[in-house]
Amino acid sequence: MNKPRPTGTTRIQREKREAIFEAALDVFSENGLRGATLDQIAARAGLSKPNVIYYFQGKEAIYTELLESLLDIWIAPLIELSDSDDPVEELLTYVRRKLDMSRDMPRQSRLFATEMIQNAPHINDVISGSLRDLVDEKARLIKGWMKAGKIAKSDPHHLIFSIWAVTQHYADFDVQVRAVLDGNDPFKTAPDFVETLFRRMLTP
Amino acid sequence: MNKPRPTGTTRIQREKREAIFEAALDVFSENGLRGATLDQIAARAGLSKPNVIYYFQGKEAIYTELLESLLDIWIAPLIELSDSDDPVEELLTYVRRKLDMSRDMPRQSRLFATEMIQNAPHINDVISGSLRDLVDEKARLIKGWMKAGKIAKSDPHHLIFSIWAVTQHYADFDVQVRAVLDGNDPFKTAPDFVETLFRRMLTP
DNA sequence: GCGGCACTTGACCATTTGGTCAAGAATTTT
DNA sequence: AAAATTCTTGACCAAATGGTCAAGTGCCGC
Repeated sequence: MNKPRPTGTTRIQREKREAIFEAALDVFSENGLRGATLDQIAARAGLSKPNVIYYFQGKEAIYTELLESLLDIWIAPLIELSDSDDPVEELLTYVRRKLDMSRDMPRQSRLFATEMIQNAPHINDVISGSLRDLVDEKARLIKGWMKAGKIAKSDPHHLIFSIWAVTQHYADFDVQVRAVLDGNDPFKTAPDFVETLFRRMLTP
Repeated sequence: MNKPRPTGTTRIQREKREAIFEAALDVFSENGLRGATLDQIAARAGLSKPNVIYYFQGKEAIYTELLESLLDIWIAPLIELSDSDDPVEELLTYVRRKLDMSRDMPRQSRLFATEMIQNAPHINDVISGSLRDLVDEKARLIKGWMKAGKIAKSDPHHLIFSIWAVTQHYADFDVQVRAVLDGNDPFKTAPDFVETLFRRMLTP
């Protein structure tokens, strides 16, 4: 076998692997792992099928590496949620950032959504490991704000779920949203609504 | 060709088609149309592959007929949303019903979610046709309540989206929700939270 | 500018998959 | 109970698909 060693990463390797990731994000986010084919990925990346296999172990390897490389970016906004004098604004900033991500990274949102719907077999350990720890930590932070009377009381975990749900809905269900809104850009009116929703929920 | 005529539907035809639908709901909701195989469906239905093809034109036909047969049930709660002396309670009843559906029909929720993520190629006409009309009608109803000062003002379309998002999240992202909640049953605590969220949003 | 190494791919292969078909097994009709 | 019809499936097929491999092509340091 003639695989590139992990040590010496050449320019071409970086470029081609990036092109494959980009193409794979397109294809996997639309069809899931099983529904996607190497030919599709190769075609969109502008490479031959054997060439794709030259850079990755196989289809599944592309998928798992892609998922992992996107995870950090995906949960970054939650990591940045931190203590603040104005918890309502701190949380609303998180909400806004998540909504921005739905607008700017819909493929990533759909990729994770598909993985979740299929019971997250490839990131199960992350979800019930570091992600759960992260959410627990932030839930404690939020709980503290509630006990200090700085925001209205509710279940912090479900609060986080609802933020995820509402914001990601605009990426994952984009077709439906646009069809119902009859061509009006959802992201013109969504920020106001979402801010109102969570401001009313959070203001003590 | 030897297909059953649409006229005389026999007992066996009803039973077997039902078994195939049931199996297909399992398989399609987990893998989407492309990711599912006839063998999987046949196996779960306890039939041979040719026997499955005997009752349906093919894989795609099972999928589209299944989608269509579920659409009515899926939007029924929204249809039932109607004028009321207490619009807040009327809307909260809708929210509760949607949450119940996520608990009791997660496969249907995931099936539609997967179809949406993949740009809804099979129900595009419905979404931008009768569904849009239905949502528009209900949005006008809600708008009326707002103008009458019976509920707080906001964008009715986005209000409906947020109800869909929050409630369906518990079906579509079930693994994640359960992982984060560390085994605690989401549907024990979700109803309270969701009711609080939308009560605060709606109460004038 | 040349030797070695990284990169590329046409041809090929095994498996999976959607679907067919003819012949036989059940069931219903008469 | 015989005839007619519906139902069932083992064997099969063509296309799609994940992946291999040997033979090249081209890039890069010397």
